[in-house]
Amino acid sequence: MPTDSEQEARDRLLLTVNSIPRGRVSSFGRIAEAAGFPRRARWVGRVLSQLPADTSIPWHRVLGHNGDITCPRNDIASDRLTKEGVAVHDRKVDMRKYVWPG
DNA sequence: GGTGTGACGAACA
DNA sequence: CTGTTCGCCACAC
Repeated sequence: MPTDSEQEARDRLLLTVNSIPRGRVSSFGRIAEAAGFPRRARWVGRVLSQLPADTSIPWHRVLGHNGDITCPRNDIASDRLTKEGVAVHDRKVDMRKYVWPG
C-alpha cells in the first residue's frame, strides 16, 4: 500500500501536470522541480507511466528536456499534441517555443 | 541485499 | 552533432 506522503506527492505532481496549459509542453525535470521535487525526473516518468489509459491528466504534454516524445504511446501523444496546435516533427517538439513555464 | 533497468538530465569528449 | 559517463530513485529479480 502507498504511504499517505507518497500519495500526497503524486497528487502534487499530477496537479502540476494538470496546470500545463493547452498547446504548451514541459519536461520531466521541469515538472518535477515545479511540483517541489528537484532531480526526480525519473520518478515523474514512472508515475505518468502508471496512469490509467482513460485519465484526464495531460501526460502527453510532458516530454524529455530536449523535446523528445519518449513515452511508449508516442503515437497518441503526437496526435494529441498536434490537435492542440503543437508542431510535432519526427517524434520531437521545438521545446523553446512551447515550453511551460515560459 | 546486490544488480540491472528505465516515459530523465546534465556535463563532457 | 553523437556517444559516454555519471547522478538520480523506484522497482523487479
